[in-house]
Amino acid sequence: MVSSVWTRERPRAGLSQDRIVAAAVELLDADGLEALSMRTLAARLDTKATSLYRHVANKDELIELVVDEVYGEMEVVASGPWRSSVADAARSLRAMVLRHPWVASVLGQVGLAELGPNLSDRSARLLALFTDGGFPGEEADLAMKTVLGYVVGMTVSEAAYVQLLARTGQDEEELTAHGVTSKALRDKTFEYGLERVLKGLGD
Amino acid sequence: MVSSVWTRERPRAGLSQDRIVAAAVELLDADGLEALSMRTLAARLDTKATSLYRHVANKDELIELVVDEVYGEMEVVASGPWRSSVADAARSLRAMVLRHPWVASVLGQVGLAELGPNLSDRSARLLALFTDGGFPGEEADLAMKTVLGYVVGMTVSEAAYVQLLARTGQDEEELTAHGVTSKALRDKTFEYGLERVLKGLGD
DNA sequence: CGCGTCATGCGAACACTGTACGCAGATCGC
DNA sequence: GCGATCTGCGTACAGTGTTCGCATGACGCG
Repeated sequence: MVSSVWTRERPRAGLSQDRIVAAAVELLDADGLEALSMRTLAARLDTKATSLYRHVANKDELIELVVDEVYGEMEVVASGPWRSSVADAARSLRAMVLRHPWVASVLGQVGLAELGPNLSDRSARLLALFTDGGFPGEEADLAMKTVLGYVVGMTVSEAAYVQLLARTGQDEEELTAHGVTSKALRDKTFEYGLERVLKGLGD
Repeated sequence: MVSSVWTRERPRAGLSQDRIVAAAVELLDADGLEALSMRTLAARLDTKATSLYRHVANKDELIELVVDEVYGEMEVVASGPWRSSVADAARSLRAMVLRHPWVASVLGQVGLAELGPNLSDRSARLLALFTDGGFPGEEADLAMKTVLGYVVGMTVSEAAYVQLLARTGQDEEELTAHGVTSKALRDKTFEYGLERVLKGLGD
C-alpha cells in the first residue's frame, strides 16, 4: 500500500518514548496516578497496551521517565545574590509539584535515588548556586540538601492535600470555610519556612 | 462442638482491626509496600481476604490506619529548652520512617491530610513545644510546619534510598564503595540541616 | 432452656491490572 | 529484490481489590 499522508493518519505518526511520556503526563495531570494504566495510556495514543513495551521496559521505568520529565519544568538560574536565586529555585520546584500533584505520590518510591538527566542537571545547577554563594566545598552539598528537603517535605504535604481536594470533588472555597488551609495561607506558610531555612543557612 | 482452648487454636482468637493493622505493619516491614495485598495479609492471619472487609472498609483505609499506627512510635516530650526537645522529636520521627521505609511510599497519598489520632496527638504536642518555647500564637504553627516539612522531605528521600537498597539486595557497604551515601553520612547530613533549620527559627 | 437476631468468616465471581510470548506486516540496508 | 530487523498487537496468565450471598456461630431475651 502506498504510504500517503492520509493513510498514516494524524495523531499516530509512530509511537516513541517521548510521545508515550508526554501522553502519560497529560493523563496523570488530568486523572491522577491511579488512573494511569498501560491500557488507558495506550488508548489515549490509540494503540494497544502491549505496543508500549517496545519503547518502555515496564511501568516502573515509565514512571521514572515521567518524573524526570516534569523535573524539567524546574527552573534554576543564577541571578543576584545566592539567597534570592535559591529561593526562586525553591519556588519553582514547589510550583512544579503543585502543577503535577501526582508527583508526590511517587516521590517516595522513586525518590531522588535514581536520577534522570533533568534531575541531575537541576541538582548540579542548584549546587552551583551555593558554591558560587561562598559555601565551602562539602557544605554546599549539605546546604542544598537542607533546602531540597524542606521544599520536598512541605510540598508533598501540600500536594497530598490538593489531591484530596480533587478526589472529594469539593472546591477549595468550600473546605476553607470549614477551617482547612487555603491557598493563600499555604503560600504564606511556605514562604515563612523558606525564609527561615535560608536564614539558618547564612552564617 | 465444645469450644475448648484447643479448638480455637492460638493465633486466631478472632479477627479484629487491631490484629489486622499489626499484621499489616509486620508484613510491610518485612516485604515492603508492593507485597501487601489483601490476600497475602489474610494468609498471614490465616484467613481469607474477604474476611478482612468485616473490620476494614478498604485497602486505602487500612493504609491510613497503618500509617497512623506507626506515627504512634514518634516520641515528642518536653525536656529542657525548646530547641533540644524539638530536635529530639525530629530525630524520633526520622527514626520511625527509617524503621518503616514503606511509609515514604504512601506519605504522598495520605500525606498529613487525613489525620488519625496518633498523628493529631503528636502534632498537638509538637505545637506545644513551640508555644511553650515562646513562639507567639500563629507563628508556632508556622515554625512547626517548617521543621516537619524539613524532616519529612529529608527522610522521604532517605527512605526511598533505603528501599532501593532492599530491592536491589545489595548491602550498604557495597554501594557505599561506589560513591553512594553511607548511613553515617546521612546521619550527618540530617543533623546539619536540622541544626540550621532550628537556628533559622530562633530570632 | 430455646429461639430469633445479629456478627462474622468465607466461596465464588467480576472487572481490571502488569506483562510474556509469538505472529504478522512494514521498513530498511545491501 | 531479498533478507533481516523493527514495530504493533492478539492472546493469555497470574494476580489484584472488592461485592454478594450463604452458612455458621455467639448472644440476648423470654
